[in-house]
Amino acid sequence: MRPREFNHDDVLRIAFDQFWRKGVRGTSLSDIARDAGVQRGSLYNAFGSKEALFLQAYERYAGDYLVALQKALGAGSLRKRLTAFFDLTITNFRSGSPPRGCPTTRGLMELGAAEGEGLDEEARQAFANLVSRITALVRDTLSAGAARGEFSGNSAAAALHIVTVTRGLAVLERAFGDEPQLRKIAAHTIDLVLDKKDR
Amino acid sequence: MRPREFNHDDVLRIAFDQFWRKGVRGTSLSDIARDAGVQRGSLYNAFGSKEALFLQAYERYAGDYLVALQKALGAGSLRKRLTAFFDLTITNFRSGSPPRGCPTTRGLMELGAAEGEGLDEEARQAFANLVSRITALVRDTLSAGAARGEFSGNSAAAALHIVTVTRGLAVLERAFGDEPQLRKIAAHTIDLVLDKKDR
DNA sequence: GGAATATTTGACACGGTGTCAAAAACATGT
DNA sequence: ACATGTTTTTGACACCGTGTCAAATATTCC
Repeated sequence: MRPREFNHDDVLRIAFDQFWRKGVRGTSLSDIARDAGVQRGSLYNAFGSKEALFLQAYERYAGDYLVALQKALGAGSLRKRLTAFFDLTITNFRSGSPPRGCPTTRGLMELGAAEGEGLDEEARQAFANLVSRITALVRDTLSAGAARGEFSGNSAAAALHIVTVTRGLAVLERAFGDEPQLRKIAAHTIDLVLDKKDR
Repeated sequence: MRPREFNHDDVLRIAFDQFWRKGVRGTSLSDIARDAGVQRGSLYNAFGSKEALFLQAYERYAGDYLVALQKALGAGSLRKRLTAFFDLTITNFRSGSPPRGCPTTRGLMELGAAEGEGLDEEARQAFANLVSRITALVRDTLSAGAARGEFSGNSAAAALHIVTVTRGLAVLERAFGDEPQLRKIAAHTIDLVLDKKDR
């Protein structure tokens, strides 16, 4: 066998970076190939299609992201955990390599991918999967908080609410790019869920 | 002058329909031209570019949508108004012409449009504009409700929260397509904002 | 060294965007 | 009625991106 002349993971990282910055439909395999110093055909040979390449890059990202969220949700009072959760979520919207005005939010990249006819059912499912897993993390955190008397209410409903807000924040970030306001909304959400009186 | 052989508004409606169903990047001007019985070149002559055509179609939609929202927010108790608001929002995700499995949610179409490098700054702004106007409508409704003693709290913050949730719902709809769950989240949000005790 | 195997490479077909000049259709003034 | 000017239509073109394919290439194993 002839060995690969490029590193599989390197390409995934480079590809994700491009997808993130320019959107899935906005980046061509030629772009990625150029950046990675690889021939375009090699990418097709190794990954099959742009869609498949995106899916692999996305899975990689989702895994890292979930680990980070788990860590954020794992220490301190319930309020601190939720605050850390929102912080990480909002930071993640823009964190990464490119400092330039990058138009695509990480948290919504999947939507750019899932625009085609229905071929990208897998992308939709991968995204749904990540949302489900995040929701489960938040739900467990709320349940644990409830057991310690820091929360009274429906953990499942509240978790879904919180995750919905984070997705909404991603959309607003995309539209306004106003991070301070996002943090206000996040704080307000925490207050609502934790039943703070002076809201 | 030679007169147009097609109706400007008809084309806008047909174009919006296609953009909605297949996403902005997923529909070609050839598709729209075929559907409208117009030559592709004529569209370029009349609108300039796909982006410009989308913007016009979107503005048209946004106007109609705002009117409908205003109506939904204008009658009954504050709870009824907010319920009608969420109902309309969720219904709008899928309402329209095509009954087939249409992958793109109306509420997020703009994101598909705003994926490019930065050329589509106008699309981003049009979307931000709609969000702002919706937020203002909700804020005013909450303020009016507060004046009647149906709500106590920060109207601006609550309105932003509510609109954030609707954007999040649009994302979830896209990912799961589970409408009953969306309605549950909406009801939960209303309860949170209106400070219902048994949540 | 030779065979088997996987990767690389370049060419190709196809479709979408956007541009352009020539042809066509109408309104107007004479 | 006819010529003129203006705008739309039409078809051709260049360019770029996706995806496929066969030939060339590099490596491992026997």
